[in-house]
Amino acid sequence: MNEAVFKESLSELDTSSLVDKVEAKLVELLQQRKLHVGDAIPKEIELASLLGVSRTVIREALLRLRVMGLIESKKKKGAVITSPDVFGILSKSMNPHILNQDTLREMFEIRLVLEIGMADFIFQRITPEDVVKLKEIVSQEPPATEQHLFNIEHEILFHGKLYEITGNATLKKFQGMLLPIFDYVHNSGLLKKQLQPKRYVSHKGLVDIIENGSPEMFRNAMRNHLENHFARLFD
Amino acid sequence: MNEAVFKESLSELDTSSLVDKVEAKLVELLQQRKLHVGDAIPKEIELASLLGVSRTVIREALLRLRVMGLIESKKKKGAVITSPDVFGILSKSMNPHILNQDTLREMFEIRLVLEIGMADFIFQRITPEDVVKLKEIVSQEPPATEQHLFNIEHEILFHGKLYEITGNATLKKFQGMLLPIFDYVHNSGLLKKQLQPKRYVSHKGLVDIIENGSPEMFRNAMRNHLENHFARLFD
DNA sequence: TATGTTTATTATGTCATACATAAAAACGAA
DNA sequence: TTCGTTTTTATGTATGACATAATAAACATA
Repeated sequence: MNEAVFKESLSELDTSSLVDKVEAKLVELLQQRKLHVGDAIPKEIELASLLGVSRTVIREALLRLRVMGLIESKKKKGAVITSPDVFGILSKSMNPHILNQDTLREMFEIRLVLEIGMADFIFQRITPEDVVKLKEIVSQEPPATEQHLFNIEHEILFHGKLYEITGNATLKKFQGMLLPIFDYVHNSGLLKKQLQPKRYVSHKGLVDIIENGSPEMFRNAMRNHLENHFARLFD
Repeated sequence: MNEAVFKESLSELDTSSLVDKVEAKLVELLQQRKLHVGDAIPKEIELASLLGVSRTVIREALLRLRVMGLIESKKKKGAVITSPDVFGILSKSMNPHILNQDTLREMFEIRLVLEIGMADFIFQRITPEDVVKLKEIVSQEPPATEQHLFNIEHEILFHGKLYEITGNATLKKFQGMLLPIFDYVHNSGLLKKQLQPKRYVSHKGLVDIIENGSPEMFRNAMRNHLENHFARLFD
């Protein structure tokens, strides 16, 4: 039974599916820098005959790469390598209604971690223009009412600017991804209600520290600023 | 020309491809909580006839969901809803050889942000057993040599434990994803060489602070502990 | 020559069908 | 009942065909 033997020895290497192998092969090519951003990869049919599998398999492998953001395929031009937008990919599955509650809370927590931890990058890379912009944002802060302790849009504007100042585009994208989560968790009944919501260090206070203080001071101030959120997690 | 009119009015709704629509439809179902984790979704053929498209389209849509981590499909059991492992999805495309250098550096920076910012969660959730474990890890720290300022495995062990202590599984997964990046950036010529590498606050020092100090102290100590990395970024 | 329009080409997108494969379920014998 | 075998079933793979959209080529017109 030559055929049987052949199949057996083949399946030894072959725990994974055909598509897995093709995908791995293509990723391998990317990793070896044989292909660069903007390069076009062979047509589906060429790849199929090249790798000895059906076009179906090729298409599925390419699709995976596409979902992962490694390639983009245009109608006639074929597929081209793209530099993956690491977090852009995530935004699709980063839907509050899909994630489970534990994950949602954890994402909420990660936002707090980031804003406290990014102090050094703010101080290292802030420009005079940034300071001006921050002050402008603070000056336009709407007054807090009884119902709404703070205005969501304004919160996003201020804190988003801080992320921007870090000069870390990936971090900024990450924040953009966390925004809907944060909003959802904040408004849903997922966390305990805060007993007596209070404002601690204000946005203006944070800006003052950025101007005259140190990363250490900023971390502590930001921790204080976020106290309401921490309280809802810890109390 | 009834047919032409029909096609035209159809294409008004139809800027996206068939697969796009099916994908959106399925995601919508997930979001509406019509489907829950563990639920099985209809078979491919059923979906095909249900939505009036070919099995090919259904398969591609399902594949997208699978790559996004929203479903898992078993051989006979069909596909079942899974709570997406948010960062697990990323790990594939999170390959140092694929990402561009700016992104790599930014991921490197995010790790620093996280470890400084997570102090409060460590202090809030640490257990006596964690302290014992930390001390055990520190006690087994290999001595620093001339060539290697620190042992990578041991670094991962210690810092990984810290992530674990935060009780934030998502954060821990995130770290796992950052590890290869960090290693790569650290060893490649991407960053400046540090002129005179020095050890500042040691692992033991961090543990002491965890036992007797405060989150504020820990943040500053961790910032100091990571000084070598910061120096390579900022100097 | 330059420019706008039509036609042909090409590679991906979609469909249909058939078969392979693996896992579950049904079945049967001890 | 329990173990091993067969059947069923849904996904995985292969193949061939046509649709569609973007490009390129050809053409016509000023």
